[in-house]
Amino acid sequence: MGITKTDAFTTNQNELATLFKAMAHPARIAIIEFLLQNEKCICGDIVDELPLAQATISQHLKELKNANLIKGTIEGTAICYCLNQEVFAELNGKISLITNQLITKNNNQCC
Amino acid sequence: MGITKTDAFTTNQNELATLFKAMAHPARIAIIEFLLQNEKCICGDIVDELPLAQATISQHLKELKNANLIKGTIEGTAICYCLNQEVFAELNGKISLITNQLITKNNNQCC
DNA sequence: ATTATTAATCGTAATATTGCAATATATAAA
DNA sequence: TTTATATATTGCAATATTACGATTAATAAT
Repeated sequence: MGITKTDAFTTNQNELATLFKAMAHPARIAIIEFLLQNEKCICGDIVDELPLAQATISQHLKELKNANLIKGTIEGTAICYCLNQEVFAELNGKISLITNQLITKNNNQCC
Repeated sequence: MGITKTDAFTTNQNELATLFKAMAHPARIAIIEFLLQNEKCICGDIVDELPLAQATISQHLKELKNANLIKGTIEGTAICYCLNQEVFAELNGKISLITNQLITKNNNQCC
């Protein structure tokens, strides 16, 4: 029905899926990479950098902010965005856990 | 338009986004965790394990297979699924790269 | 006070996703 | 051969996502 049966899954499963969903768009990956490359966190420059309308970028930023992957502070008329280290570290930890488990007991490799 | 401007982004950005999208659903996380926990790769047991219809599980498995996150081999009438170590390792590497870059030069932490 | 500038929000169209019942396919067992 | 078992596919309905133009809100500059 286009609606996810959220309550059928664990909190951890839902949270992880939400994080992945937030990163599941090339524009949002591009925004993350842009914020990663720029020492000072630039704001509206993302709009100049990507071939998408301002409204679209704003929407993508909102999704990243909702997922806590980025933070934003107001600087006059502009808004300064940057990546949220903690959440990235957390995500990295969860994927590492899965990957390491997979490599450790590689009896799973039966196909 | 609900359609992603794929050609506006790099191959790497699109590939990474595709991987994330494949994992951006709690049911698919649950399937991954289930395959991780079971030494021998079980097939239709996923249907018994999750509160979703067989058709829905089959669809989720298809998406995971398309993203190369799982492999499947036919065993009589059953199909044996298991996680694809290499792709998980690759994904893990990419996220680690981002996270490490972020931690190394934590001047990004301006918000 | 008026006029830029910057970013968020609203409204809307096009398309994608989720979920399931029903059906199809393909092998195993009888 | 018929029947059971396991999984995939089809066809839909409900909802979500993507994208953008137009507008709004809020601060800065004049």
